[in-house]
Amino acid sequence: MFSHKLVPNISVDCVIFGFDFEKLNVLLVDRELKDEKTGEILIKDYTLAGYHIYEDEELDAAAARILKDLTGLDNIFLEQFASFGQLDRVAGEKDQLWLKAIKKGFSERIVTVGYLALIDNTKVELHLKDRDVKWFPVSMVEEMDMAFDHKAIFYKAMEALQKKVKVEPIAFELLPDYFTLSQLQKLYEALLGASFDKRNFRKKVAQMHYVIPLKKKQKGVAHKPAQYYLFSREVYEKTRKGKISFII
Amino acid sequence: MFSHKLVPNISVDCVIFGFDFEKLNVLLVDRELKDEKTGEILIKDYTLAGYHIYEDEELDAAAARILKDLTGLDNIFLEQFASFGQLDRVAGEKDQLWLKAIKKGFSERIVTVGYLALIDNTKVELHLKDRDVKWFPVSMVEEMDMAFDHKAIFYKAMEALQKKVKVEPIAFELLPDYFTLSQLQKLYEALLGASFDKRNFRKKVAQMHYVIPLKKKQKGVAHKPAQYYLFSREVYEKTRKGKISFII
DNA sequence: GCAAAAGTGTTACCGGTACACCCATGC
DNA sequence: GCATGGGTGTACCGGTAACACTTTTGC
Repeated sequence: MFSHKLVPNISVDCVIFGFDFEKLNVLLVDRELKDEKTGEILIKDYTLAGYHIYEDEELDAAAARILKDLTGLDNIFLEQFASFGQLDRVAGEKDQLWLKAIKKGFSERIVTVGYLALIDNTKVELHLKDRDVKWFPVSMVEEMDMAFDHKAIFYKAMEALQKKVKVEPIAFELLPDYFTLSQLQKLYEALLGASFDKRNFRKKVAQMHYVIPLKKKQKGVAHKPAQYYLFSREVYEKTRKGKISFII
Repeated sequence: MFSHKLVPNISVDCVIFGFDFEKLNVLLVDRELKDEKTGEILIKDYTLAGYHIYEDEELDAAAARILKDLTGLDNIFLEQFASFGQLDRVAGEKDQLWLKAIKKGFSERIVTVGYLALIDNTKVELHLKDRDVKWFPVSMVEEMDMAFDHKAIFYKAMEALQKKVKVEPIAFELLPDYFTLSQLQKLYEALLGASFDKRNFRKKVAQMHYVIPLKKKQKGVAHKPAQYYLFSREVYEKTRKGKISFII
């Protein structure tokens, strides 16, 4: 399908978010380099999920490919949020060592297109075992050692996500098809780093006619079982408010 | 300063907006190609302001350079809004002809980073004379013939601008340092394609403590002279509302 | 029966919206 | 003095914010 000739100076990087009903997580890939002879560990840190694009591959397709490779998942929310081309983004000592070691002949000036991916955590757990890829709470990223400018890319992604979630119904991408209102509330709280009043939150949701209650209820929980809800994109598109205003 | 070696497959394109107190305009560059012998016009259309980046040039710097070349202006609001890498974005018949004619050896797969530029129209008029560059009302773009995927880029820029203006005080970038409230209102109306009630608009602005009335008044107008106002970014940064909420 | 989370209503306040007339200036 | 846009106040409504108790289930 692809030419399998990589573009040496253009890549995509995916910042993949997941929600475990408690906190927001990000999927990171181990990067490890050992000395060929001594076995000494030269590099041990984390990277975002990313790779160069193929010559005859669309940007979006490249991001989807990377996501599929890593998680086995298709049809994921995936959206460009920014591009990064700082001259020194690949200039770190470790990063230079790495680029030399992998011997792919990549350029020293690589522009990368950042993608935001939102995935339903419950769907992906199985696929990850034994891969050098793991979920980390977003709060932990600060103290982690990361490759290239991936920490900066991550922060930009967080920012973009927080902006977007206030204004578009993308939070649902992080939840399973059926979810409870408490889960939805916890998700918004995790995303925005705020906390909301339960009753007011529910009143607000009640006005979103595209969040639809189901007959189904929770089972096997040691408390009053919660009602399940469903997000209908179709209803959303039809009823989205055309309100034109500004809040600055 | 620069290596003057261009990166053959990475460019930036600036969508430059201006406001003439009546409507929103965009700055476009003439593209014309004549047959060397017959003088026949082979291509005649418009492009965004864009060019390839230099090998040792930051993306932001490249955008600023292009803007400076075209308008003579420095210190302009300039922000990335999206990147474009469709395989066929340079594949049009005219575009291929053009690329061949200019003989720069650019790649057939060019990824371009789109920048939004907002400029104060009153400052730029002088610099443009006799250049192959002109303001066009944004409403006119639809029916114009544009190079590459520049029409699509323009629409994305419009979208990004409209989203951003609702939520950040960037409209002021399109106005002179001193402006009247009617000018500000006209601008918001032009940007959002809506119309607002004058009194309500003014009440809203009155709550923005970073829009500060000056002693100065209009002069020489055939009606009650308007008060001038000033946008203070400093006050904005200090008083920006930390309100955490969402409207979807 | 107790622990744990689900679910529910009222009041007070504030911001948004709708709406019409007088004012200062140039010509 | 007239044409032109500048500038102002009030009443109603709807949305947001604050707040506490009852319900259903598993163990």
